[in-house]
Parts: sequence; structure tokens; C-alpha cells
Amino acid sequence: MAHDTKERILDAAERSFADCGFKTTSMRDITAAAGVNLSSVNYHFGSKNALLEALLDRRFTPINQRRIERLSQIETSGNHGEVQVEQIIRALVSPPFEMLAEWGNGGRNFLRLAGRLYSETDEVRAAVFKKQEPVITRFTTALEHALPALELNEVRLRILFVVGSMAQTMIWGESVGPQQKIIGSPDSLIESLVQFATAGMSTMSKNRVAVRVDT
Amino acid sequence: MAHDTKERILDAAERSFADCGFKTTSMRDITAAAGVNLSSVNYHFGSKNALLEALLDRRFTPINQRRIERLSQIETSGNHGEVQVEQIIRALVSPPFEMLAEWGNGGRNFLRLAGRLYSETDEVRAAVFKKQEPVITRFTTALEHALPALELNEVRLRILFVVGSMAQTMIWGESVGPQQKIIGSPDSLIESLVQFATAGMSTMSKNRVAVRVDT
DNA sequence: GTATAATTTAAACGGACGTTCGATTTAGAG
DNA sequence: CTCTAAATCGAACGTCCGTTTAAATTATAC
Repeated sequence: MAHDTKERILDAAERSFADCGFKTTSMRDITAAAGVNLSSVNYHFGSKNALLEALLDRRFTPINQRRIERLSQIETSGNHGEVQVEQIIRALVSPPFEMLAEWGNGGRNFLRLAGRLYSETDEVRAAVFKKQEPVITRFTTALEHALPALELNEVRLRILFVVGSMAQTMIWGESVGPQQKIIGSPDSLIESLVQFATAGMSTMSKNRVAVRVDT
Repeated sequence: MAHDTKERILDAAERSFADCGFKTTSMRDITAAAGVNLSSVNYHFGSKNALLEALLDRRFTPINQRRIERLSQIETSGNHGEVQVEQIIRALVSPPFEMLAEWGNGGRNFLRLAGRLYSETDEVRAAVFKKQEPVITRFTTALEHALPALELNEVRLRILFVVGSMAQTMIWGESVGPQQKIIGSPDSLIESLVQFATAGMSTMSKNRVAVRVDT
């Protein structure tokens, strides 16, 4: 029963952060929802910020592990062109949604929370970015190799677009708008996202404006 | 000098909200930055929430006006297919970036702020959504007509992806990562975004998984 | 000029926040 | 059992928050 406290705090915090955001959620909200004492968070994690970090680690570590595994497989498969681009993108965007089945409600809460992170305060975002940096770097180089005809900065810009689509999907995962449910099963959602992102990532225009870079 | 106060508050709030987020920014931060008395915000706007609404109205009204104008022109132009899709998407995503030139730093701050709104607290997001609803609806139906081969829910889902890409671009507009500047002029940025979104929106797969909708 | 309204100001309000502290309870080892 | 360390608990700390109040100041109309 002892160590159970930590996980109950993590679960409650995950849910509250997803519902109300990091700053808006108070420690009293979290501890009340978890059914533990107010001081428990500081005792087990040190501070509210440290709690957030622990929370992100718990989910991002297996997600990123899976991402990297997939990418390694793809790199040794010998595929090329748009097929490979699709595989790479799938390896990037699928894992968070696949975890839904394993993690249940906790996974759904984390998804909403994680989607928001990309637009959090610079302070929080910097922390997240640092954790995700190795993964982003690996996928960036992989896509640069898979799309040799594209300027490097254009590839990186499109990765930004893909991440934005993914984040938005995480946030609005359940319903969009007041009533409409436009999202069915997680599987079909992933397919739509991968298809969209692959098409956008692979497109080669005829009359494109050159991408200028200020150095 | 009297009515100048309101705009100074709006400018300062726009900047602070963009830097630190809505909840994190205190009224004392805003009024200090604006060089006005603490009570001025409540006097002129009523509350902190009302200030945010006024702030959004100031920028979104002309942006959405421009969006609707463009869309109306497109609908009477007689174009079809992917050409029309590109025009519609351009009408949706360009205006915010075009305002940068007109609004200077204020526009840049607003862009970052607006990009974050899509992932704010449900409360804030609901308010934003209500304001944007007519515009979203019009663009949704326009794209549904332009893409008759696509299921309606698939169109709406892809609009979500496009909005996500746009929001992400607004947030990271200046620099991505610690040092890299991957974004050049606003013009080339818009072109990249439009091209990406058009390709993703228009793509027709061969072996797609059917999109199931829970009713 | 005076009267009236609009605006600005300083000060304070009650409340909620993250964190800390000392005491108490629980768990594990000898 | 006893001893020790880990964990939980209630209570309080100081701080910052959004908002309100009432007086002082400024602008506007007559």
C-alpha cells in the first residue's frame, strides 16, 4: 500500500493536468482526487514541477522507445521513396495512440496533456523539448535521407506541421465541437493522420517559392 | 491620452499572454508593463477574462473578415479540384500571417497567443471556439463541396490536421529548437504551409481503412 | 466660472496557492 | 518484542492573486 501512493498521485495529476492545465491545477486538487495527504507530493516528488517531469517520463519513455525501435527496423528494411516516408511518419505518430489500449483512461488523459505541451509556457516547453530532442533529431535525419530532393529546412518545417497535426489530434481526440463526434476508432484515426501527413511531407510542387533562410 | 490606456493594456496583455500564458500572467504584470494603474483593467474591461475576449476580438475580427472575403471570391470563381482546395486552404491559413506586416510586434505576439489557444483550458477554448464557429463552419462546407469523393468526417478530420499545423507554426514562428532558425520570410512560410496542407487535404489513398463513426 | 461625468489612484480585501514543519503512524530488521 | 527509518498527517507559513472600494484627479458640458 505504501508505494501505491506515488502512482495514485501520478494518475490523479495526469487527469487534472489534462482537464485544467498545469498552472490551473492546484496540489490540493490533485491530492484530494488521489485521496492522499497534501504533503505527499512534496515528499515523494519534491515539487509540483518535479511531479510534472516524473509524469512525462512515465509515459514518454516507453513511447519514445517504441518510436526508435520502429525507426531502426525501417532503416534496415531497404525501402525507399514515399513508402519509406509513410513508414517513418507512422513510427513517429502511431505510438502515442497505440498506448491508449494499454493505458486505458490514463493514456487518454496523457494524450490530451501531451498534446498541450507543445503550446505550453516557454519554460515548460523547453523542458519537454530537451527530453524529446534525441527522438526529434533521429526522425529529422531519417526524413532528410528519405526526401533527398527537398531542402533540409523544408523537411524540418514539414516535421513541424506533422507534429502540429499530431498534437491537435491528441487534444481533440474525443470530440470536436460541442456535439459532433468525427473520430471513430483509434486505428482509423491513425490511418487518417498518417495518410494526411505522408501526403503533405512527400509533396513536390511545380512552382514553389524558394525557401529563404536568415542566417 | 485617456482612451490610450485601453490600447496600452491590450498591447501589454497580448505580449504577456503570449510570453507566459493566460493563467500565469498576473494583472500586476500587465498593468506594470503597460504603465497604468492596477485597477484600470477592471475599470475598462471588467475582468481578466473579459480582457482576453476583448484582446481576441481586436485581432480575430479583421482576420476572419479577410478569410470570409477570400472564400466568397473563390466560391464564385468556378475553379474545381485541387486548385480550388489550395485556394480555400490559403484563404484559411494566410490571413493571420499576412497581418504580421500590418501589426508589427503586436501581430507577432498575437500569433503566438492565438496558436496556443487551440490547446488551452476547456473553458477558454470553448469561448474561442464559439467566436470562430461561423468561420469554421463555412470553410468546412466549402471543403466538403470541393472534395466530393471524401467522406464528410474525413474532411472534418483533415481540417483538424490543417488547423494543428497552422497553430504549431504560429507558436514556433520565430525559431525551432534552441538555436536553429528554419523559418525565413512570412511569405515562404505561408507557401510551405499551404503546399503541405493542400497535399494532405487532397490525397486519395488506394487501400484506406474505412472511417467508422460512432453515432 | 461651476457642475457633472469619466478616469485614475492608493489601499485594502478575502482567498487560494506551493511549500515547510513537527508530530504521529506505519513498516521492516534485529 | 525493540529500534529505526520511511511514510503520512494536520496545521501553519508567507506570498501572490483578482477584485473592490472610496477618495483624488482629470476631462467635458453648460
